[in-house]
Amino acid sequence: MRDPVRRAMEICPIEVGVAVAGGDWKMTTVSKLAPGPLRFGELQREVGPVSAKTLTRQLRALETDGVVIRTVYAEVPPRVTYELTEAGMALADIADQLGSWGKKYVGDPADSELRSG
Amino acid sequence: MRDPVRRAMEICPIEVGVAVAGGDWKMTTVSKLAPGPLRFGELQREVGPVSAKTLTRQLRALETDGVVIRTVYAEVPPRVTYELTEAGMALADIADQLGSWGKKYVGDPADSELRSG
DNA sequence: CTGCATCCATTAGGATACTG
DNA sequence: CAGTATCCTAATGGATGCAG
Repeated sequence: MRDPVRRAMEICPIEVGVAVAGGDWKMTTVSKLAPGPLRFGELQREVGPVSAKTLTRQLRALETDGVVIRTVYAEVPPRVTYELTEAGMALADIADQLGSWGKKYVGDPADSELRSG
Repeated sequence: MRDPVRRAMEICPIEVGVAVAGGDWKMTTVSKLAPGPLRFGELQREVGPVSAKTLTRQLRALETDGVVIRTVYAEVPPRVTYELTEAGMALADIADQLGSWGKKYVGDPADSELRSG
């Protein structure tokens, strides 16, 4: 388990979630993996303008935290797939709800009123 | 609207949510405000070991993004309260779900199995 | 009480070039 | 194809001290 997560455990469950799923691209990554396993390259294209380095690091963190499973196939050319654990699927639900919230936040015509009170 | 949010709008709704609600303490802050308005000091005690500076900045960002409303009372000693907008209340629901996820993530005895697949 | 100013250490994340 | 190595900048968040 990563240190930020361990520290968050001392504080509150919400911060645990933030420690695991916070940071750019993680929530989107988990959401994109919800329908099924994807290869690294596919995932990178789906997620958006994320650098390979950053996506790799986020995936490694998610793997360490038990959210995704990384599978390496001994083939040429190399193939690596990522899929969600059960915890990851539960997180994907929340990611999608955050997406719904974001969609409404951006697009709702009543937004100005919504945001001012 | 803050730049990170504007940038996220070009990408995907989930990243909009992350841009608005990501970062330490923001989700917890929103959750603590769900029952009703709180003063700055009350909020700081409720949220946890967050510095005044950081909490202030997060609250300003949340205010700019239309998630909380900041009210200053012309009194001595000064009194400032924070309360959620409608968008903030919707976000609080998601924060609580993330908290439930984190609680299960931390406490579920089947965690090791859950996290390994 | 609220919260700004300043300084500081750590981290996040992108760009580029390179490897098995 | 799926990364890793290196360098870089900007942002994050805490500590302390001061102010209205």
